[in-house]
Amino acid sequence: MKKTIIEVAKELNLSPSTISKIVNGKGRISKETRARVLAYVKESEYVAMSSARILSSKKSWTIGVIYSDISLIGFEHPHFSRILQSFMDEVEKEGYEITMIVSKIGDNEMTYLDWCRNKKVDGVLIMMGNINNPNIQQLVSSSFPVVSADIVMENLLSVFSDDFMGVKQFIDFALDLGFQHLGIVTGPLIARSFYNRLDHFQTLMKEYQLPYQSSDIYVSDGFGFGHGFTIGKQIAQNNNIPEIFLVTSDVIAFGVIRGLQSQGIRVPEDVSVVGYDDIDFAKHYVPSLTTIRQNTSEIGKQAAHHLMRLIADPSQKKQDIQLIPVQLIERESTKRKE
Amino acid sequence: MKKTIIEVAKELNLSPSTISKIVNGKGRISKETRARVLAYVKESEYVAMSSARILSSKKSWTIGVIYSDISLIGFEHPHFSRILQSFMDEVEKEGYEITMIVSKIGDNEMTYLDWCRNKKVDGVLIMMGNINNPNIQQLVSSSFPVVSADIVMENLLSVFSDDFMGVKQFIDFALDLGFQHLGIVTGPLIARSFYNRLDHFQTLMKEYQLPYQSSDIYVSDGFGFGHGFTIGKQIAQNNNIPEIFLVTSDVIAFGVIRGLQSQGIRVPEDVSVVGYDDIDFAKHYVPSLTTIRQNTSEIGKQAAHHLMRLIADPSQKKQDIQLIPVQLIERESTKRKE
DNA sequence: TTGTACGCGTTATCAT
DNA sequence: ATGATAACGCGTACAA
Repeated sequence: MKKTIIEVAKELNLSPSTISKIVNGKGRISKETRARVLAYVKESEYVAMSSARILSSKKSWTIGVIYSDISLIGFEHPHFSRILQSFMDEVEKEGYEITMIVSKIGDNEMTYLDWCRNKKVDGVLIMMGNINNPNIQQLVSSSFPVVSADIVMENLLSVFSDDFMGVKQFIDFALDLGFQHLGIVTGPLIARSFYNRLDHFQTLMKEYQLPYQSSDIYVSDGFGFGHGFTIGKQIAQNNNIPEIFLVTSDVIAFGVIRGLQSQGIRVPEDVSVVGYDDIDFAKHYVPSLTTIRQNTSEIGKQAAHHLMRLIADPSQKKQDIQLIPVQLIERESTKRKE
Repeated sequence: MKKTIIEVAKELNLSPSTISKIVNGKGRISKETRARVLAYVKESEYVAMSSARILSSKKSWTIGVIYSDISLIGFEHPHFSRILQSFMDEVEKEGYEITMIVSKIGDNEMTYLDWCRNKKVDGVLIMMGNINNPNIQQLVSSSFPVVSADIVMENLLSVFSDDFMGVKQFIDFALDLGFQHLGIVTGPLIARSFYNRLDHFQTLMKEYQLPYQSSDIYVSDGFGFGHGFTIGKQIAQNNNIPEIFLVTSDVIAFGVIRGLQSQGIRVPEDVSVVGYDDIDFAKHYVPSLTTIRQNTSEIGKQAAHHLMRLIADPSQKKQDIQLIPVQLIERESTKRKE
C-alpha cells in the first residue's frame, strides 16, 4: 500500500531524515546515496503525505483561489475561467496545486485570512473581489502573498488588461471610421474593470476634445445578456443616439445589439457596436462582433509568476499593477460611416 | 494570532481532548461544559488546523475533482463548469471543500489513486474521464468513493442526463414536424455522451422502423464550433441531405448551422437542426436553437448527494446509473414541413 | 555524511 | 464526564 518515509528508510538502510533531505534537496549528501535514494523513490513512487508534510513544514504547495466574492456566476464566466485555467497550468509546473477558498468550514464562518492560515496556503489569487468587503481588505493588508486578476488595492499586486489602451483603441478606431458621436455601455461599477473603462472613456474623450453628454453613457445593472438587452431598448428611446458604442463586455454587447434590433435599429447599419473580451462566440454572432480582445492566458500566466515570486520573498509585497496589452479585432458589428 | 486547541483548553481549564470532542460532537460531555466551550469557540473563532486534523483523523473533508482527463478544455466548457458549480454548492453545505486533482506533485508523476491517498481525500468526482486510462480504471476499481458525471464503468456510480429520453424526444419531435428523413451529428466517440446518443439514435430508428443510412450519420473529431463548421460543409456535399439533424452538442450545432449556410443551405428553411445542452447562447443565436436541455444543476446536486452517501458508507459502492430527465426546447432552428 | 530526537496540532484510546 | 498519553508522518536542529 502507501509507504511512509520510515519504511523507505528502512528498506534502504538509511534514516528517515536522510531520505527527507534528499527528496527535498536540502543538506549535504553523498552523490551515491543521493542517486540510490532517488532511484528507489522513483520506482517505488514514494511521495510524502500531504498533511504530514504541511503540518511539519512551512510550505503547503497550495494556492488558494477566491472566485466568487463578487458575483455568483462562478465558473461559468468565460473570461475568468480562462484566466484560471492558464494560472493553474502555470503554477502546476512548479508543483503547486490550487484550492477554492470558501468562507465557511463546516458550520464555522471564517474570514479569508483565517482560512488561509488554517489551510496554510502559500499564496492567494483573487480572481474576483469586492474591494469593500472587509474580509478582502483584511487579507490584502496582511503580509500574505496575494495577487489579483481583477481588483486594485493598496498593497496588492494586480494583473489585468490595459484598459486605457483598449478604450483608446476604440476611440481611435471610431474616429478612423469617421464617427464623431461616441457612446459607452458599461456593467455594474462595483466591478473594477467596468468602472475603469468608463473612467478612461471620459478622460480620453476630454483629451481628444470630443463632446459627449450623460445620455451617451449607460450602466447596466448586471453582467448578463438580459441586462444588455434592457439597455439596448433603452438606447433606442434616446432621440440622439451615438453612432458607435463601446460595450465593455461581449456578453452585454450581444444583449445590447438584440435590444437595439428589437426596436428596429440595425447594427451596424444604424449603430456600430464594439465589445470587450473576445469570447469564443464573438466571431460567431450575427453580426460577428468587433471587440477588444483580452489576452487571458497571458494574464493567468503573469499572475502565476508574480505570485510565485511573492511566495519566494513575501517582503516584496507592495502595490503594483501589471497591464497586459489588448487588441482590437474588427468584425461585422462596426461599419465605416458613409 | 491563530490559537491552537491547547491554548483554548488552557484558557478554559480543560484538556485538549475535551475541546476536541465537543467541537467534533463526539463522546459524552456535560451540558454546561459543552455550552461553555462552544460559546468560547464561537467568539474566539477557533478552527482546527486543517493539516493536523487530517493527519490524525480519517476524514479530510475534502473531495477531489478530476476535470481534464479527457480534453484540455478544462473550465471553459459550460456544461461541465455548471455541473461543478452546483456540485460545489451542494457539498459545501455539508462542510466539504473541493480540490482539483492533478497527476503530478512537483516532479513526481502519480496515479489518481496515489494522489487520493496522499491527500486523503474523502471521495472523488470524475467530471470527465477516459475509460481507457489505466489511472481512471485503477481508481474506480479501488474501494475509494467515486461518482462520475460522465463516464460509465463497472463499480462506478454515474449521474448524467437521460440521453435515451433526449434522443427519443428528438425523434418524436421530428416526426411530429412531418419529417421522415432524420440525421445525426455527434462528437468524438471517445466521450461517453456522444457515443451513447449515437447508439440510442440507431436503436430507436430501428425500433421506429425509420430507414437511415451511413450518410445520415456524421462524427466530428472535436468539441468545438470549428469542428461543427467542417461537418456542416461536408453535409452540404451530400446529395440526399436529411431533413432534420440532431447535433449532440450546442456548440457543434452552431458550427454545423454556419457550415451549412456557408454552402447556401438555409436553416431552418432547407434543413432543421436540434442541438443538445441548451447552453446560454442557444437562445441568442441566429437562428435561436431548438435543443435538448440538460438539467446541469440537478446533475451536480445528485452527484454530490450520492458521493456523500458513499463516503458515509463506502461498502455501498457498486455500479449504478442515475439518469436525469431532459427537456426539448423548441426555437427557431426547426420548422414544420410544409 | 548520516542519524537521533523532538515538535508540528490534532484525534483516539484508555484510564480515571 | 473528563483527562493523560500515544499515535499520525514528516522536517529539522543538533549530535555523532
